[in-house]
Amino acid sequence: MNTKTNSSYHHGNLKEELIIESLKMVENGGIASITLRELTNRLGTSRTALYRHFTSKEELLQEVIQAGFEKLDTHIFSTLDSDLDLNLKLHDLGRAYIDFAIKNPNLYRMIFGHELKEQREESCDINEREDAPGFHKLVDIITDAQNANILKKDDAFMQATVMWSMLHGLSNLLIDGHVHIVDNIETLFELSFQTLISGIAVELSE
Amino acid sequence: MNTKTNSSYHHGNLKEELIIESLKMVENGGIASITLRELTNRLGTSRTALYRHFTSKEELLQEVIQAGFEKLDTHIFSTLDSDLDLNLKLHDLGRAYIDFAIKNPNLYRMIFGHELKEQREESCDINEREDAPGFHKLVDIITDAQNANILKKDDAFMQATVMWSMLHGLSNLLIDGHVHIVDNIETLFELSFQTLISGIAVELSE
DNA sequence: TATTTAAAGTTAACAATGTTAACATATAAT
DNA sequence: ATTATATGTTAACATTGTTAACTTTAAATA
Repeated sequence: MNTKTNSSYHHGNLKEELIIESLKMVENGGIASITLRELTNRLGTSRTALYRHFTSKEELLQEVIQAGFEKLDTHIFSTLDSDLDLNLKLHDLGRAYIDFAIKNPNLYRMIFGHELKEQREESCDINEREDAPGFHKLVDIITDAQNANILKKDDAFMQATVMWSMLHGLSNLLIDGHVHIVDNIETLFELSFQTLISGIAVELSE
Repeated sequence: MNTKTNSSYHHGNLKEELIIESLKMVENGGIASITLRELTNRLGTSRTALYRHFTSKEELLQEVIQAGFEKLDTHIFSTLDSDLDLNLKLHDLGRAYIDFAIKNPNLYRMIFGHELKEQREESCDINEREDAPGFHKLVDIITDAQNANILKKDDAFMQATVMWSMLHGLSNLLIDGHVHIVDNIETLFELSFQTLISGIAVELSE
């Protein structure tokens, strides 16, 4: 039933499994559904065994968030065809981002949520903050596109932020039910993306 | 100290003051800082008096969210100069939106957050969901701009969603510390807005 | 006006949650 | 083989939202 090894006392791999099981719980029921009792019951340990691996629930959840970011990163970039036209590459990247949010709304909310940020706020250097791991990859792609004369030679960092901003906003509106989730998510995304590109692409009239 | 009337037993205005005090508490310390004990202590009543006016904490917070939406609506539209050029009007509207989020991050997070949505999800008709109260006003302005030949005659609803999406995304990235809050918020907003306009404005070359 | 009824508030107790202290057991080191 | 360290358990706490039973004021009615 649980993943506990047969040597009954020591679990062997508790820390990692706590994170994995937490991930499952977030995905199913959202961050609020993670209670230490339910979590440790699932792994067949006592509630307080957790405190040998994390100083608090908070610290566990930070690592879950970390794992969630990695899932997002993998989802976006692993299937990205590197031979693609840079324009299409940006398009597919954006589409993959939205897809991830729609397929994993609870996880998406958790990794970008603010519930656990109060503590981090102070302990984190304000100057290394773009914490979506793929952000710098996005900046790179945009820089490439600038060099290929597809995008305007503006601040690539800013352009990436504008794109991320659009993706993040659309994701949130969709998964939080603020816009109709009719079957025109496609259309909505395409309009958003074309709007973005119109704004940062080189002007055709030249 | 508290706003209780002199007739010691009945408060007189408890329901409304619970909402007002809750608003203050969110703004200061975020939604998690609202505990029924702290809240009712501040008003000088017993904890359970609250249950004569709300069936649960959840229901109270729903009304706080409602009040928060109204504050946002007021902030955005009350100062909007109706004589402005429609392009500038959209610009100022967007700027006011971002300003609200930056000045009231905790409130903004609460009204657009998902923590209290699980229950609402079912009890709410999926077809009347654009719950930012100003959304329809935005659609109207955009429709006007289409008729004035400033914006492309596309689906105004979609264009409004794209704009909102950009504003919502940028707001969230800023208040959750995902992008540097250096002093170039101005620049970032201007680039975002120009990008948006480039995408939905009528093409100049024609 | 006197009495009844309903609204609004209080007190005491509960269950659920994260956390800590004191103790127990298995593995690693000497 | 013994000691030390890492890991796990049990029992108890404080904090939270909530409910039940009771009290007090205001409103309605006779």
